[in-house]
Amino acid sequence: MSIPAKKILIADDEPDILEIVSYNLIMHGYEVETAKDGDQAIQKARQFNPDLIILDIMMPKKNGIEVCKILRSQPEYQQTLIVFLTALNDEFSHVKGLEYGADDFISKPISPKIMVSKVNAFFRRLSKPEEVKSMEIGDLRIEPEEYMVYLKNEPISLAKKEFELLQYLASRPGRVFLRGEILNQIWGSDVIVGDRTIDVHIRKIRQKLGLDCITTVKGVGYKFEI
Amino acid sequence: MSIPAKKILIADDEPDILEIVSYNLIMHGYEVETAKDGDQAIQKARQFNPDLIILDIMMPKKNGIEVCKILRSQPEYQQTLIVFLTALNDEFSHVKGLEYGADDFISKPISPKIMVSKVNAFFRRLSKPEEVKSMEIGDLRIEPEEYMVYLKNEPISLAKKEFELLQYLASRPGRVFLRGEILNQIWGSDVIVGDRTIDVHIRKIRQKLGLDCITTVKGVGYKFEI
DNA sequence: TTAACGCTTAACAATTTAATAATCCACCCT
DNA sequence: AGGGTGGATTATTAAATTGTTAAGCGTTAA
Repeated sequence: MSIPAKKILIADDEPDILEIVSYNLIMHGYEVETAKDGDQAIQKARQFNPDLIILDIMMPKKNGIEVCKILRSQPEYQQTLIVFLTALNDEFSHVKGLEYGADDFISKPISPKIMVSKVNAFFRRLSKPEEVKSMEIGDLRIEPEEYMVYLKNEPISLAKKEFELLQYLASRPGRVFLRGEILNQIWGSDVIVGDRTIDVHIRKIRQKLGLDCITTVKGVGYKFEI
Repeated sequence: MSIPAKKILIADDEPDILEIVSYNLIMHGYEVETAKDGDQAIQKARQFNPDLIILDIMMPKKNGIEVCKILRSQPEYQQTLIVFLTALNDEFSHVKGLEYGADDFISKPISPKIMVSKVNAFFRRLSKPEEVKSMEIGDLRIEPEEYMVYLKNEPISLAKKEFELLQYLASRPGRVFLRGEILNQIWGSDVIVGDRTIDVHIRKIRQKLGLDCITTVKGVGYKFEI
């Protein structure tokens, strides 16, 4: 394997959690450093140069948000992924975190398995700049940067969810996407919406495009094809 | 093939909670067993073989962590999802739970709605993308990803059951599949349908393909061959 | 603040698929 | 040839899934 291991810095004041989580991340091929308070987090970030920083909100010395604020103010950390560990429903931290440039949040309590799968997801997301590539299938052109679709060069504007759904389906023409896959991808695994929601968005897309490019596979899902 | 309902075992010493939660889970299509203490949880786990076990921490006989420890020590429960019900901010239980292999935690008090959405999320996260490989037998190509069949490159769309049946038979050309095997595989062992049902689907496949590729072996079953 | 928009849901219609029942046919047997 | 057996076919009914419309609600824009 020639790809260098991703480096993760994780800061939390609870030693047991640090140990369990870092153990699991290491087992999955990541390089991990730990910090037990805010000051240490900043110091280790500088010497370790991580790809991802996981910060607990509540920490001695400096809390996670302060750490984030300090790091983000420096150019070399503009691109670094920073995610927070927050208590469930801690609205205040979410708001503050976003304000200072958090990339995501992980709710406590957190299991190692979920942590690993989230971390995998972050890096997957990062390493896929293809999501912002424009696509062209037949008369249809999808421009992620504009959130716009062109049919025979006529612009058609879709709402956010509509656009994402179309883009997702069109990412692999011909292949059937299961309803569950769609929910996972477009709505996320922790949001619960009914099945009709997908239908309605599909309908809106069909309607706006006026083009029969989404096929229903009953009992399975939907697929895009020209 | 219809997916068998996921089985959930929930253990809590509070009868009201058991009832409300299990009611809601059942309403969402899960199969639920309940236990009111640690010993019963272990016993029911053995006879019920659940996909997910929800354990309250505080229970008579054996507490949730002990139950988890005992189950995890046996190979057949290595893969089972185990989550704990914990009081908010119960760090000690979290750490202990993680140590003994908990997959996640749900904080009390819990609303049925959140419980259901969490449970959905668990299973979604678990469900791995099924391995699908396309097959090609003579002029016939079966594309599981598209839920499509091509005959001399002409696309033919089959209904869900038809497709699954054809795919199953074609998975081993020449071999005879007994009616019982087919029922088990395509319909599942818990669904009861008559023998004629298979005939009818076979007929539909023959009809749509217009190709004599399914041979009847009287008194035995069917086989696929070109 | 109002207006517009996007997302979700509910209710019901429409469609597709699955299952059953009834009938027909081919084959085997004595 | 006649009866029995298992399978094929067709028509019919039932069930499941999706499509459609409209309404509610929260958010954003004007």
